[in-house]
Amino acid sequence: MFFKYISTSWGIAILSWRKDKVTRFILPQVKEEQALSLLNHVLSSTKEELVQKNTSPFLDLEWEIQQYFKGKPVVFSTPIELDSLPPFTQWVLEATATTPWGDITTYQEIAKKIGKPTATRAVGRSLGSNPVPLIIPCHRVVGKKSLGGYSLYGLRWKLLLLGLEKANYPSDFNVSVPE
DNA sequence: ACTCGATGTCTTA
DNA sequence: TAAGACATCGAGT
Repeated sequence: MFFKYISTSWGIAILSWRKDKVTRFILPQVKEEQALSLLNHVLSSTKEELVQKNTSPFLDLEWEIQQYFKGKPVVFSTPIELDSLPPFTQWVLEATATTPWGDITTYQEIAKKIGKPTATRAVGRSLGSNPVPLIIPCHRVVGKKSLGGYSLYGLRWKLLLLGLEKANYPSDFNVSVPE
């Protein structure tokens, strides 16, 4: 698997890929080492070799990511490698990908959309394993009466991304972030 | 405002 | 294959 650092106005992100498909994305960090250690963390169960490159086959996507962090409404169109994920997770992520910039949806709505209306909790669980945060906008999925979660990066990140998109959620939301 | 049961899927052993 | 985890929800108190 290959990876490349991407500098954005928010910090240094990482894009990784295999063959010609994107496999992972790491949200921007202050230092390269921090981003790399996050990548290693999410890959901890795999033994695949990791090779750094200076260029990627995804120029459009790199540009879109940089635009995103400048606050531009970006539509990501690059295909993502989801084949290795469990089917349910694929359905959840595909449904989530259709949520437009600046909009929000709920765990329940995603559950309905994939034909499993009572599987709302399972939806949250699957979103937690999204390999490409931002590109598949899992931060736009919230609970019915609360923000929900943002497992690896924490709720602060979810709020930052929603804030950047000027998304408005109901004012009675509990948006307090635990430290 | 808080607890608790039902819920579907995934991971690990 | 069984147990435990989980980014939910709604009803009951």
